Amino acid sequence: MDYVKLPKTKRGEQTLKKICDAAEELFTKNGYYATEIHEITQKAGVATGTLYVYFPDKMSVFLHLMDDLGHKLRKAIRLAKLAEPSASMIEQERIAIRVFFSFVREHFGLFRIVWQAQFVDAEAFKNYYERFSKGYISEIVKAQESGEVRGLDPVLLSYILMGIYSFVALKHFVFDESELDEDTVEQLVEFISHGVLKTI
Amino acid sequence: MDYVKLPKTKRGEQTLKKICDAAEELFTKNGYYATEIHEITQKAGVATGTLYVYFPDKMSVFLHLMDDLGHKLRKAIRLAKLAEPSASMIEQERIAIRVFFSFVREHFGLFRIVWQAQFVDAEAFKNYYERFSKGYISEIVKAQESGEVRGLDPVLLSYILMGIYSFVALKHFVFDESELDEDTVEQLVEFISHGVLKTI
DNA sequence: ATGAAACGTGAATCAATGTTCATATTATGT
DNA sequence: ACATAATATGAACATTGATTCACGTTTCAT
Repeated sequence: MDYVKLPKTKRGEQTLKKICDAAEELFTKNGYYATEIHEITQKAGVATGTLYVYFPDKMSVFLHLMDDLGHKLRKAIRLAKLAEPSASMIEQERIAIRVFFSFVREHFGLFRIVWQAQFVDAEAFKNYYERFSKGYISEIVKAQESGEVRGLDPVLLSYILMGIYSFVALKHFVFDESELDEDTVEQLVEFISHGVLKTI
Repeated sequence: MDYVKLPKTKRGEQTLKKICDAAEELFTKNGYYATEIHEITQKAGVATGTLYVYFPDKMSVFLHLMDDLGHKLRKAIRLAKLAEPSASMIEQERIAIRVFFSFVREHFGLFRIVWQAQFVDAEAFKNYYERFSKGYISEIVKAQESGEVRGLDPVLLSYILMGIYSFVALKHFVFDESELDEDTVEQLVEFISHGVLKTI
């Protein structure tokens, strides 16, 4: 679980950060396999061997970034939801959508990194989504107990929601490089709330 | 657009098929980069150089498979829908869901192949989904004109639906290696129709 | 039947790249 | 200030794996 050897000095911290920033940028742009260690260290402004002071190998750099990004995203969503603890499930979901998309706008390489992971480390890939799913499920169950949400299978619903957000983000941030406006968030919330059919 | 040099004899056709089958299996299991030309030809029972009779390089094998699979999937869905031309949009969607999941069960490497493509050929990756999206949009617009479906943005809705199906398939066929039963299809249709909220 | 085109071969080539390591420099606690 | 640990270096190494190619074999139209 510890892909990285943490530095013990200020200088080391800065160096590690430079390496991680460079790696994120390059993995994001070119993917895991097309990114060379030499490129990462060059962009970071350090020598090739320096990377191996902190990471045992290339794959660990990748897995560390994935871990880190998933962690930060979950934390951001958790904090935003805590700020509005009494909101209904659908209101909490609106909050999560906003945080998710604003996070992804800044780190849109997250997707690309995560989806490439299925070939770098299939277990890590699965864990990434299962961890998100677990968090969702407990909220869904709560909302079902309170009578807000209908009795759909929570596991299924968690993957439905992750799928929606992932693909909408793919369209906006990867394919179109466009912004995701408030109207889109509104439509997402409406779809999740009431589906596609016109209410009679 | 032509990644493959088509054979002109019966023997050639068989050889190409053997190569494609082997490649699909290996790309599916191990991904693009971890699959060696040598492995593909060995599994196909031909010499290394034979692959280069049909493909200019490794990437072309990959892109050809992706093209082919996407083509077959769209065709399968199209045919299934045509068999029930008068059905409502939501009934047509139920049909598409069934066909999609049964296709994916057989070729579940499709996902993995397609998602890896974003690093092999970003344009091909985008085209893959945009082509599906286009098909959806015309149906959505029709269903909106007939008053069946509410006025959500068709582009957004097409990506929402693709996201749902992709992630549910990911969960079932890649993570759990479980079947996808009729009840799940029913819940998907219900969610797409009416969303998560309890109707009052 | 026959020759030209199509197909098949697999060892050799050659470029690419992750990783190591002996050595140098810098930081930190006492 | 000194010793020790931590950090940094980058040329050299070792491996890997896609691609080539000169030479056989098979197919098929005439």
